[in-house]
Amino acid sequence: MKISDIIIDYYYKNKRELVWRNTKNPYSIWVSEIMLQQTRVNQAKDFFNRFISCFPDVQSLAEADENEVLKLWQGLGYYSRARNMHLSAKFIVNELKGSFPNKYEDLLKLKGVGEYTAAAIASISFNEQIAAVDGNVYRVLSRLFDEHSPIDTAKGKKRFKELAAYMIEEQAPGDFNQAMMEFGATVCIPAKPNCNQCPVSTQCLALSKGTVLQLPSKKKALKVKNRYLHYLIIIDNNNTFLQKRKNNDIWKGLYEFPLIETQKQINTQKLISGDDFRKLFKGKVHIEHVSEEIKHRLSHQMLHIRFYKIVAENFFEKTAYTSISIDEIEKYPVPKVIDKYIREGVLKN
DNA sequence: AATTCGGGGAT
DNA sequence: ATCCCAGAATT
Repeated sequence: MKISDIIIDYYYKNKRELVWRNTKNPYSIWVSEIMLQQTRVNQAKDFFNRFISCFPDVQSLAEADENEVLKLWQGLGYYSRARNMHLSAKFIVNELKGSFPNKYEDLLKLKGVGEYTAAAIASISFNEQIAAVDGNVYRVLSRLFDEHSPIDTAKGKKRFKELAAYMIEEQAPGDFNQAMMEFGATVCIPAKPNCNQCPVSTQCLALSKGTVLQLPSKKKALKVKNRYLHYLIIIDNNNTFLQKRKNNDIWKGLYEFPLIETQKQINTQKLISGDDFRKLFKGKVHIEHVSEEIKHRLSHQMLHIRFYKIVAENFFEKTAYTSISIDEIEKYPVPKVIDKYIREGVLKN
């Protein structure tokens, strides 16, 4: 029996029940695949259900307001996924007259859809024979074939794409792709792989050579930068101030309180005597409360965040920010760390 | 080719 | 603490 047949067979017998596996509707598959980019199945589940019930088809998504879309994405991370999906939905409705792209090459043209996602949608929804190679598949293939090409280089990626194309099953490409990923997510996992219950362990070259835990191989390690964010929660009767993040930086499109960012750790005295702070206020400023420093870790950044609750009497640069009523803040998409802080009740007292 | 985009869970 | 996740876009 071929390895691919065994893995597909194992998939049919052991697969998890996931709602997006009950459909081949390309819109639903698209939403699920975008959400699952760099995101675990368990984290995406609830977001998928909420998103689909709010935007059941590509038309409803195309007609939505961007803030609405981002609000549904709030907490899931990588917000460009939501913005690009919104753009692509409008493209499909307005330029393609609502007909969803139905092959790999056309799916690739959608913003936010790369080689992996195009292959996943094409194979699952349209039965196209093309391998979807994600992080799970890199790991499975590298171990099965004891292939040490680094997965974070163009050459290595090409090598694994070849291996996957070699293995893919003609009759059920969507099932093959999902079977490989499911296998990588549940059996051939990074640490402590379940080689004892693996249905293809006897054919796994890495297992026989003892290299399982060294694979997949990677070239570079990521380094983390420190950033120091000071958020000013301005209390102006029942209002406060927000701004929308616009630069190509974290959280683009989301809202935040007026921000002062510093290069180093800095205490409150130093902050309020600095230029960035003083140009926002005139005269003496009363700070009601300063939060502890909150450490919020992203993939490439360690954020050190402090919130300052300030009564607005002397707040000067009001026009640079959006004034909103405190009650309506929950309508705005905000970063997880800000949402969490708000929920602790700072604005209510 | 290298960097950047979140957040959560496992180890 | 470190890794890595059904990756893609930008530089």
